[in-house]
Amino acid sequence: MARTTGSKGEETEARIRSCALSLIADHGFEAMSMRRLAAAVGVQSAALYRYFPTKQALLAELMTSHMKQLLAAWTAATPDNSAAPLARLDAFARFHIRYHLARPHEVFIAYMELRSLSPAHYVAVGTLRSTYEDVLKEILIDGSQRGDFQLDDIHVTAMAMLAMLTGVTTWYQPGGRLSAAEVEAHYTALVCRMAMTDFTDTTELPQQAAR
Amino acid sequence: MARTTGSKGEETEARIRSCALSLIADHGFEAMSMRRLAAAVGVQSAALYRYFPTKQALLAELMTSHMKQLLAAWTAATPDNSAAPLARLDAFARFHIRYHLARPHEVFIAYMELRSLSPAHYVAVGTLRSTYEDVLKEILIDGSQRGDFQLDDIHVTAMAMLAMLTGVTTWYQPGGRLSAAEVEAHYTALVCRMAMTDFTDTTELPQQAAR
Amino acid sequence: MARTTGSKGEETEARIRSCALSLIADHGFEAMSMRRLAAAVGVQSAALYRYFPTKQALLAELMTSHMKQLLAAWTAATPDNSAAPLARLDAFARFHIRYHLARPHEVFIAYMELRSLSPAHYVAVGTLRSTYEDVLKEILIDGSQRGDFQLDDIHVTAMAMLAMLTGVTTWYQPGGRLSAAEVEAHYTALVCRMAMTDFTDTTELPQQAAR
Amino acid sequence: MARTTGSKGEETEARIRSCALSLIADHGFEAMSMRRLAAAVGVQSAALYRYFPTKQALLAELMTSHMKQLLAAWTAATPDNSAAPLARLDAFARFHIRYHLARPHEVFIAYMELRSLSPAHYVAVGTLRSTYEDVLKEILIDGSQRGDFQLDDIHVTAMAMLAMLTGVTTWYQPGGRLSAAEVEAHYTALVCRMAMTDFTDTTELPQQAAR
DNA sequence: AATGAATGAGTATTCATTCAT
DNA sequence: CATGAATGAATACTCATTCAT
Repeated sequence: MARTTGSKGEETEARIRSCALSLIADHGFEAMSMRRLAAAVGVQSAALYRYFPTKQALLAELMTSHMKQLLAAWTAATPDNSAAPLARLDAFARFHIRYHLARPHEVFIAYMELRSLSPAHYVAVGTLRSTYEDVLKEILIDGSQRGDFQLDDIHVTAMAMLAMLTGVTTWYQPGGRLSAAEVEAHYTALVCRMAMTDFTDTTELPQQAAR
Repeated sequence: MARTTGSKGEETEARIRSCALSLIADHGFEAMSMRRLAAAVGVQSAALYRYFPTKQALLAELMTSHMKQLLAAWTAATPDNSAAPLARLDAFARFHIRYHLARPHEVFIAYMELRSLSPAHYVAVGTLRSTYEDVLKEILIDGSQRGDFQLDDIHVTAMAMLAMLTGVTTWYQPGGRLSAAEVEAHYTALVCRMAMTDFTDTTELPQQAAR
Repeated sequence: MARTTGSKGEETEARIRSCALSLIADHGFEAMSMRRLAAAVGVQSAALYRYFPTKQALLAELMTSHMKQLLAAWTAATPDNSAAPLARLDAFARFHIRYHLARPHEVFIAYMELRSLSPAHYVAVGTLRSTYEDVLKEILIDGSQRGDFQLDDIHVTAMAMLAMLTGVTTWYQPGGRLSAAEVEAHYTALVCRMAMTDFTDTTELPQQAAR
Repeated sequence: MARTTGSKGEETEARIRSCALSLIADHGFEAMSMRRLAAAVGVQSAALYRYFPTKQALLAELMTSHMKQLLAAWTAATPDNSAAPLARLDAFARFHIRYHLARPHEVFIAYMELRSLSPAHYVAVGTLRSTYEDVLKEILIDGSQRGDFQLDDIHVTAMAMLAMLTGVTTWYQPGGRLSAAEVEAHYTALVCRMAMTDFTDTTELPQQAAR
């Protein structure tokens, strides 16, 4: 009977990844020490270096693999690029909310620890991020061109939508007043409103100084 | 009259505050060392401790004083609570965007470093934050009651709006394609759309799993 | 069998212990810095923390292990509890003097650094100390009951004897006028005199105020 | 009316001295910081330096003035150098115990902080100490020469007596089982026994190893 | 595949002391 | 007589990382 090659090592690496996600999400990347990570994994710190050459490489790997999985999940989940823009926007919003609420650690890290990346890794992750942002922007552009959406500025609208959707992780608690499905529905409705309405702000407010 | 009018000390404290804001915003609170802060101020690290007893106290002071100034600025800027809900919402959005874009460091820290606060300070800052969130919620409630707004859920809408508005700091760069005024106008319009539209999502999408 | 038999580590720990004893005895616990200890051991300060989690833990370990060894040495050295009280007192005095003169560092620390112990460790060491004091008190009680000794107060006598015997370490220098054996004989004689004599102070001095 | 010159300063100096005695006795000289001392006195640390040029000078002053006062108190208290040796020994023991129990802080410091003195101050205090030890030794020599005392070794006996008497401060608590007067009586009796008895240790114990 | 031992640079904080006022 | 501001060196302790085994 053949050996289940490397099974021990693979399991250790998986444990390192998941413990690192928890610890970074809870305390931040800088505040997570390799010692504490090793202790959480149940291993000596030296052992971590068999799997990730540096602490920075560990972070980069967690972030890039998260971004790649996010993109892959979107591709897998939504084959129909020819659907109506509103249906596509609705699908994107629902996907984003669900994916975020299901992986709070990865998502939180991907948004909060960009600053901890080395320049090279920052660029790599930034590229993947832009690719994901482009998914939304393409939907918005399509909708604008077809006349389904009425948008002042594609970039601003996309950034606003993403910040809004991602922000759900800062306050949502499972078991609270609202179910995940309800939250998803509310946010999706808001996103669609942002794209469709022909509302124009007609107020002529005196532009008071913010300070 | 042995006083030196303390002018030297006051100036030093002001420099500590502003350097700390920059460093924390750039590298995170945990990653900012008191040594580097002292170097930025142009002083020995020991001197910092004449002004703030601990690193944690420094963070707490920066965050609470920011929140208090934010609330005071809103109170000062917007006396008219009897205006129409839409006008009030418009004013709030413009205020929020302006205040944020003018103080990117304070704002970023106030949102990102909550986790670095000790429990006691966390509660104090959290209370101030809720007070600010309530400003928006009251506008939304008022608008809903008067029938000007059509909202699925006050809390969700408020959190979504705040995350969206605050998110501007993550991408806006002065001197870029858009002026601060343009960005303010775009975001304000989006906020108003979120509140007013009678749009309802009529798509009957198959609820695909996000994973 | 990836063990290096730990021989290196054991040796390092032993060196830490002995260097710490010297340094604490010479300069006091508070005045001994971990850096200087590391330098004496020939190691980086960080290495000390592989063996003792804190400076306080190091002190506690040195003191408790000393007290335990002292008790074990007494038990091993003096099996005969049924001997005559005077013989037992003589044996105790000789044992105490010898043990002290052979381990001046440990003994000095055990008596001088009680105040540097944390409350919990203080209690632990205090208990061991009482156990040792009880050894002497039992001899004195036995002698009193048999009528061999004439004592005003067991506790006072025991404390006086111990302070006297232990005090030898504050002035005795090997290679001086007296050999260790002579010192031992002198002190032992004094202790026996304190227990046996039927002398009573008959002076009727005017009790002059000490100040 | 003339100014009560320097009255403020004298009071401050007195407070510095007494606070320093407490703090050093409680935590040790090294562990007492000038900052804490200043706080206890109710003054800024810089003010301390108007009275004592360095921390070391403060310790030296406290210790030498204590030794000088001890010697002066003995001289004042005991004019009669022609009394019988036993009466003089009794007087010395009673004086020593009383003086110690009345000034636990000074006494404790004088014995415990010798090691914290700089070489020069160490010599100065050591000289004063020897002078005090000589008081006792002269009594013992006188008694030996007159045949009232039977002593194996003057130096050993004197050191043993002093360690024994001084040791009272390590366990005596006012308000405990024994009054200060009782403790004084017990210790004095023990000292006199040590000098007078013609007891000789006749035990022929096998000289067991202490370890 | 993992360990035990160690390093050298770093952490926040405290120290005794100085000095212009 | 005393202060407020500051220093430079030290404190105990932790860090990411290395390496022989």
